[in-house]
Amino acid sequence: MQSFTEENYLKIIYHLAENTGNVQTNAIAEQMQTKPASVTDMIKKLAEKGFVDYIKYQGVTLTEKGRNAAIEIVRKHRLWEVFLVDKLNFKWDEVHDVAEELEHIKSTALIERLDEFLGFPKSDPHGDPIPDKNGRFAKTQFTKLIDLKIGDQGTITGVSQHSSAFLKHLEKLGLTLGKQIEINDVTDFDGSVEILIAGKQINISREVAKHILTSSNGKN
Amino acid sequence: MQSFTEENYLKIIYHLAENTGNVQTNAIAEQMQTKPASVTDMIKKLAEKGFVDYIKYQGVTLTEKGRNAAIEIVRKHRLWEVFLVDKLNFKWDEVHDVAEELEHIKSTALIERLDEFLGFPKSDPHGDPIPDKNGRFAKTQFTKLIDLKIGDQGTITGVSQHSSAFLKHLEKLGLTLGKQIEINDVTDFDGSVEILIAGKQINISREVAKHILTSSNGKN
DNA sequence: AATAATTTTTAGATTTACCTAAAAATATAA
DNA sequence: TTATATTTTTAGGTAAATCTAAAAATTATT
Repeated sequence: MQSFTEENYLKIIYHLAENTGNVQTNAIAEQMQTKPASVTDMIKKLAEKGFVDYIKYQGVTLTEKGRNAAIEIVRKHRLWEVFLVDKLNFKWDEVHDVAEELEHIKSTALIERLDEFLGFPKSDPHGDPIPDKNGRFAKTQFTKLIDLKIGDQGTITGVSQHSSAFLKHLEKLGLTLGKQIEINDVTDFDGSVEILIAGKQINISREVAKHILTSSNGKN
Repeated sequence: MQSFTEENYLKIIYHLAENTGNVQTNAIAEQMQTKPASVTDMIKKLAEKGFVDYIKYQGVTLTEKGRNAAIEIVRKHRLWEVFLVDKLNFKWDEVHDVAEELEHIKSTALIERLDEFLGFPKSDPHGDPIPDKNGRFAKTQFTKLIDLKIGDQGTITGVSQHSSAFLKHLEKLGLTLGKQIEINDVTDFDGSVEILIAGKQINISREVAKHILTSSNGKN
């Protein structure tokens, strides 16, 4: 199969392609914490192996084969996160780095049995959907908290940032998955948002609001 | 810390040193499925890093630091094997290769919580002792089945060979951990052993008998 | 003890993933 | 539309772990 490094490239290209279409060399370099020249080398290799389509100076897109490989890695990553939180009592801000390693263990039997052991979970501790063994998963519908209007209600269903610092901050504010919130006000001065959560009113920065995903129930 | 490959060298040197004292280049090469020249290179590196004592042409021994590192890897390997068998319903002949990968995941928190989740097991599915988090474990007392005398009774407590083929064979013969056996006869012709197990008499080859470990209760 | 056989090491290459520095292509601005 | 800035690629090189072939040291044999 693919090497550890190739797998990381595929995963990162996959995530970058979720947002933009064509994925650029510099964007990959930044995510991989490496230099653009190294990315060019690796892209050529991945293209030769049929994982990506590549036109010089135009960036890359995943092939069917590349996307399948990437989704398999995402599936492993998210299942291991569930294991760490549900079975080993890790907090949601502690699992990312360990899952980054576990996702590269190569055994189909292992991941299928892990899936079963966990009860075939549909989403991970951050609310991200877990692909099934055929790579299928529901495209999650969400509205960023920052895009809700005054008076809107919603439930927190995910986050778009997995850093420990961010997640710990949310935890402290009580902004965890499943919580009901309502938008009370948006501050003109700094764009911060006043929300009502568990009967209490709190203020969150625009930066935080951008990375909280909700399923909005629409107007109050 | 150490690389994946360095860890494998340390583990193999540790296991080879259990039997013999000084570990030889060729022996390591065979276990690592590599060439002696490559082993010499790696040994020099491990010596520089303080994991082994090395005198040219004389083989290597682990330093305190090297032994501790090796024991930590063995601990991880055996805990993961318990996880695979106890929680994911793997058979004892299916776990070795996956555990070879899992043992290299670098997270102290992970392994400590896994240990707790499994109930601090003292031995793995093959009967090998699991070092605790301080690297301590009871030196197991055992007698090889081949060394038992006619009339001796014993309990199967381990195996000294982890290949899937060997373990499947034992499974088929009913020779699993915890089973009581008694030596009925030893065949002059080929050294095969007649044993009584679960009321039935079976014949096992000398080669099989060499790799079954027992706690003998002495004479009948 | 000299010769033969074995084991181990050295020397010089190879591969993978990375690097820096400079050149080439593309995009942006005057 | 030429000049400037940005992005991407090429060229040449490095470190880790491996290799083959040949040399050196050790061990075994006669």
